Amino acid sequence: MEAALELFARQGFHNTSISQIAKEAGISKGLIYNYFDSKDELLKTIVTSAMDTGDQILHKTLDEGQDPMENLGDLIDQIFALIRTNPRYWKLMMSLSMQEDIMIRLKDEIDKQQIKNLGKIIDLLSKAKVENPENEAMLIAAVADGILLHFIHMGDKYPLDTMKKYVKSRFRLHSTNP
Amino acid sequence: MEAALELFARQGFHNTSISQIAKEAGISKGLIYNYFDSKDELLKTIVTSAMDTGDQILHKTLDEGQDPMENLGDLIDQIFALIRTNPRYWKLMMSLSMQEDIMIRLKDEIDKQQIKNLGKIIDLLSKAKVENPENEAMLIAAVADGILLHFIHMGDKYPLDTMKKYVKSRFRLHSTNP
Amino acid sequence: MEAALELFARQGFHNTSISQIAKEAGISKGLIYNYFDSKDELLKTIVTSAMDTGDQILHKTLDEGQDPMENLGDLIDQIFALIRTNPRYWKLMMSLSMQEDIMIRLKDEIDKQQIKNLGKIIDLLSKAKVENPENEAMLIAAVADGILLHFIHMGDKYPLDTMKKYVKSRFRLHSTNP
Amino acid sequence: MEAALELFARQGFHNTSISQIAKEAGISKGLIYNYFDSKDELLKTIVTSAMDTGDQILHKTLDEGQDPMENLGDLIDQIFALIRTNPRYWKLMMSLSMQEDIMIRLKDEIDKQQIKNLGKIIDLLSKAKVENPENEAMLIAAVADGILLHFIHMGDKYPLDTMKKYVKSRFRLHSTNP
DNA sequence: GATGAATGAGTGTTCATTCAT
DNA sequence: AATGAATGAACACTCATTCAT
Repeated sequence: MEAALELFARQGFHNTSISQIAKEAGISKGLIYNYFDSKDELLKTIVTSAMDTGDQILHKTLDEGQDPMENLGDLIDQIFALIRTNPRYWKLMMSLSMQEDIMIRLKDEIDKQQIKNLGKIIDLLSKAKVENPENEAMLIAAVADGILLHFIHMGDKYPLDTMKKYVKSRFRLHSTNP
Repeated sequence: MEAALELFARQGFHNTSISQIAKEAGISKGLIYNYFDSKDELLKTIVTSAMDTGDQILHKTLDEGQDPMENLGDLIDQIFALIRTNPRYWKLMMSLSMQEDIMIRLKDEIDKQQIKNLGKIIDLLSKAKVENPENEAMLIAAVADGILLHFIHMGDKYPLDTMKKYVKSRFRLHSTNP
Repeated sequence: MEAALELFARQGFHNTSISQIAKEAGISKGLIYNYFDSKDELLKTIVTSAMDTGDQILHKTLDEGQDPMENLGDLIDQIFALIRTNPRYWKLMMSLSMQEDIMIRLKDEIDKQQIKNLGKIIDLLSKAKVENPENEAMLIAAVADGILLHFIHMGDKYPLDTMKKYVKSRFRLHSTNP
Repeated sequence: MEAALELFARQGFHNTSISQIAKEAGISKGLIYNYFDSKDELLKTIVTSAMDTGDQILHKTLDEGQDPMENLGDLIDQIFALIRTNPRYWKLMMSLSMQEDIMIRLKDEIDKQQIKNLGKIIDLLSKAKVENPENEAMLIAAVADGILLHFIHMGDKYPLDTMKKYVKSRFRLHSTNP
């Protein structure tokens, strides 16, 4: 799964062969099929397992009875941390999200998660009495995904930390751990 | 080119076969090779020709001695118009930008254009004496790309016009043609 | 036919396309099919017409009531002259003679000619009371084809004239025009 | 390799498809590519491996301090034996030697071998104080290749043994194993 | 658990041939 | 007479998948 994630992210799903994955992982082609029924299932497993991990991390720190804007600041922190931690996964997700044929099989789960995240932000913004919480939430989501996109594209040349600070100041967000 | 753009955007480049393109276009496989030397060249022609068109439209209305923030407002309008006009092209561009092997051949041209666009925004923000024009420009670019991403993903369910108005009010931008 | 002969000889029949021939001849692909029903028929026409020409030249000077060994000497001269005059044609013939699928359609005519030529040589040798005229004739034919082969292979680097003289002295042949 | 040699010799390289080879060999197309990177590489392997075999056989019996004309007689014997043993290979070689595009990749190795063989004959003829050893050597080479050509063309109808004996008597050659 | 030889459907591409103009 | 756009079968090659070992 490590090797496959690496290669899928770098070369795309359709442009990565099982042989390459086997070589990268240092095992035989056949062995892959002992663990995954197909290349598709391998992809699905990678995506869902990474999604679960992200989900857990994201929602761990948010359940407290805190100031909603601080909560939102923490959420932004978590998102940036996730991006920085596992850029290959996000690159893969972005790449996959463009391919309808692949997404059909994963779309539901991914959509569910995105709606959940957006709902969470709307909720926090409402509690903080922000005007137009839906629009503001979609704007924040767009900013996050836009920055993710640029970071994926440019790699370490992108000033991720600077942008994080700038976004937080621009949207008046403060986190618990500054 | 129409058929290829449609399919590349929907299914990805590597996952679209020449046969499919020919069928979609209602011609034979062989005929495609009368016009394009290879699948790669077909892609390149699609991308560069669409890029040129976009480039022309984008920079047409910006050369006047106007208020810079109005200019920026117009630029945002143009970007949203482009997105709405040719969503398939933008979907393809997004998809391609994830695939390193493809991008190598196109990267330079695309990068050049993006840098030019970002430079234009920084320029306008500087003239308008906005603080941190670089950061603000990158934020605006992230917002634009994030919205594009969500629009691509959701299609007509995405409230593109609402978001355009919200972004412009949020970033205090006014356009010539309101 | 000129262009086709040139290209067939240089690149082989199967490796030469109708497009190439048309370009070399400075005409359109379609026009070729006004004159020849197929690529195969074009080949056949080239081969048989060149064969006829060679046949006429070869048997023109042999019908006189001369000394048979002088006749044979003249024949050898003619053969060497033919080789030198149209090496591309001979290269093509050699190349074709290796390909059974092509030869099936031409084999009969070519075989007929070769048998006729061999018969002529046997006839002359018999008249000259040479021992083993059949074997000697086949040896002479082998020498001629062997030299042709080497000339084709090496081109002008091959000492064709020197070999002609050497062969004639070695086989005690004298020609009318020394 | 067996199947490919058979078909290449019979039909020519360009006119033999991988599918045909696979069918002839009783395996699948794909499997061929487990062993050879390309059709070209398959050809190259066939040619060079057969060339090596021939080379070994040819030069095995010649290193002794024998009468040079007997050595030459033995060499002729070996050549005829090789021709008889593997006619398909020689047919292929002849066919290939006509195709410039193919030969470019193999020419050097084949030329090297031919020059080596010719040099060997010149050497032996010089030692035997034959006049014009270069011309005589080229004549012998032409005879050998001419006979090979006819044998290839006619197959078992060609009186190979008779010709061998005739050539040897005609060129005053005697071998160790008569 | 682990291998890799083997398969065959599918890919991008070529090319002889046709035909409306 | 002459063109070249159009076709489709065939080609070299790839790759997900299977399975005997």
